[in-house]
Amino acid sequence: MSKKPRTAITPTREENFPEWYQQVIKSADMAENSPVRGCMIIKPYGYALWENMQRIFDDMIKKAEVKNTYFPLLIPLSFLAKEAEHVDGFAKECAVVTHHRLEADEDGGLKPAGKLEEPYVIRPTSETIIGDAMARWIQSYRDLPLKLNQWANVMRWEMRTRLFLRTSEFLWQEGHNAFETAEEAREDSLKMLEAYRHFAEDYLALPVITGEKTVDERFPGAIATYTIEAMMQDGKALQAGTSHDLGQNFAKSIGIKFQGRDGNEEFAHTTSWGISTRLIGGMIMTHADDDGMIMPPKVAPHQVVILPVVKDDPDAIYEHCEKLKENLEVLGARVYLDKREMRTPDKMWDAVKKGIPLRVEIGAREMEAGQLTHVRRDLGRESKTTCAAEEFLLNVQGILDDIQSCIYNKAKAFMEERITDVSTLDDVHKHFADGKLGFVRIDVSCLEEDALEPIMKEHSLTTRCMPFADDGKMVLIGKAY
RNA sequence: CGGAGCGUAGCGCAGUCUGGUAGCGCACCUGUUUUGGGAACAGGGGGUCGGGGGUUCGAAUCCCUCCGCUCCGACCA
Repeated sequence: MSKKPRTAITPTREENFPEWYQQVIKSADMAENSPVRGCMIIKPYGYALWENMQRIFDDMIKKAEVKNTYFPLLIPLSFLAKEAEHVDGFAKECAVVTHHRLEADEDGGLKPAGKLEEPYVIRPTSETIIGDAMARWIQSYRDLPLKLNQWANVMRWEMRTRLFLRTSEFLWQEGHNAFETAEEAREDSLKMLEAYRHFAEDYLALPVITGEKTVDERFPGAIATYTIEAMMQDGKALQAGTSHDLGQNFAKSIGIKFQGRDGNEEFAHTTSWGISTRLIGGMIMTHADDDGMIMPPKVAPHQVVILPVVKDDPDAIYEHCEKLKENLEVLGARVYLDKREMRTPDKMWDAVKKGIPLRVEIGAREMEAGQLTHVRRDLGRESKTTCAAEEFLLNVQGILDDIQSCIYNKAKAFMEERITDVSTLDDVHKHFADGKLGFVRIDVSCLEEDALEPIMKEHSLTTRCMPFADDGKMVLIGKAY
């Protein structure tokens, strides 16, 4: 009887983390691979999650007086070429549109025709085309600040892709702000990073470390890149959001000029900032367990699933559950009443794998007694509670809040336990050579040492960030996605 | 883009070495009995074996060539 308990996901995290990750997505029915290489199909349940994330973050940036816009998918090649570092950074991963027509070929197929005079690239990011518009829209300091955002898809031709974490096409928001002074731009990039921290920690329950990227990890063309770094359950880092202080680099190369208060012509100071569908991958690798996804209540597509335990007379139970659903919705909860013609255990496991935070079960006995049974996804069977329906309605919001903070605290403890302070490069080497997980924290001066590079290479490490908490005196090093 | 593995029913796989009628488990459909925790029995549907080309009387199987996926590296949100 040494048989281990059956898990809903095989393999388990311990057995094979990357494969487990794929299976969680498949089992939760969030996304799948598409016929197009490296591009995913986000399925309804996964997209509902993204929509919740979008809505919340969109509200946040509107409060910061950012206006939404939409810019073209295609960017003239010459635009991208304007900022030298930017080209270097993105050239290798650009998809290029060279033709605008198809015509029949000799074999009865189709071939591209109508060669374009100037090719377009499919946007890998939009600094250049938005900058071009800003250059026309901004004349005087009175036009500043100008804060624009777009929710869009971008394409980066990736060598190796993984659903949500790294796909050739992905969805994101990209914010692009322009300011009169360097100080305002710097403050803005920090402010948007703080918005990301707030969003990640307080809505997605993802504990993050805020900090500045080292020079070699900077966005191409930026003078500073700030990041929120999260730690996955395998101890690897995930860059979960970034904001960039672009200084005057883009303004100078694109020509974003304005007449200043003293009448002289000046270049604007710009920032850009983005978060993407990658955050979904981050939530999976942070919260999910060997039974599948665990959704943070604040963004969960369904916060509560109601499972009617049907015997002889389904109609009576269904009607009873419909009423409960309405009562919960009045309280603001997102509720799914599962009336599918399936066996109850199958529905239960489906809810488990989808990570619905709270499961409610109602059978004939409970209906008679005005009771219900509820189970928390994060705590499992142990948390099974039977109580009066009225009592549940009073408590439901509190339970959801508790799930939200429990999964956050669990992830935070996990991360903190796996950040190790070390004092020498030799310690760094030993840490990872011993197969230990997580990040090491070491004095930034180590970045100057020649001995660093071989160690980083040997263990495939990268610098994650110089945490604000350490005033930029320390640097975190770890493996990363 | 280098190295390794893989592609056969919706999913997971066997069959490939040694060419000879397309298989298994789960899922699905029908029926019966079940139902507070991944049901049982019976019957049934579903595949140009990733695409193209070649060798052969005959190819999932051998050869060539594309395409895709996974893992490890390099690159990156």
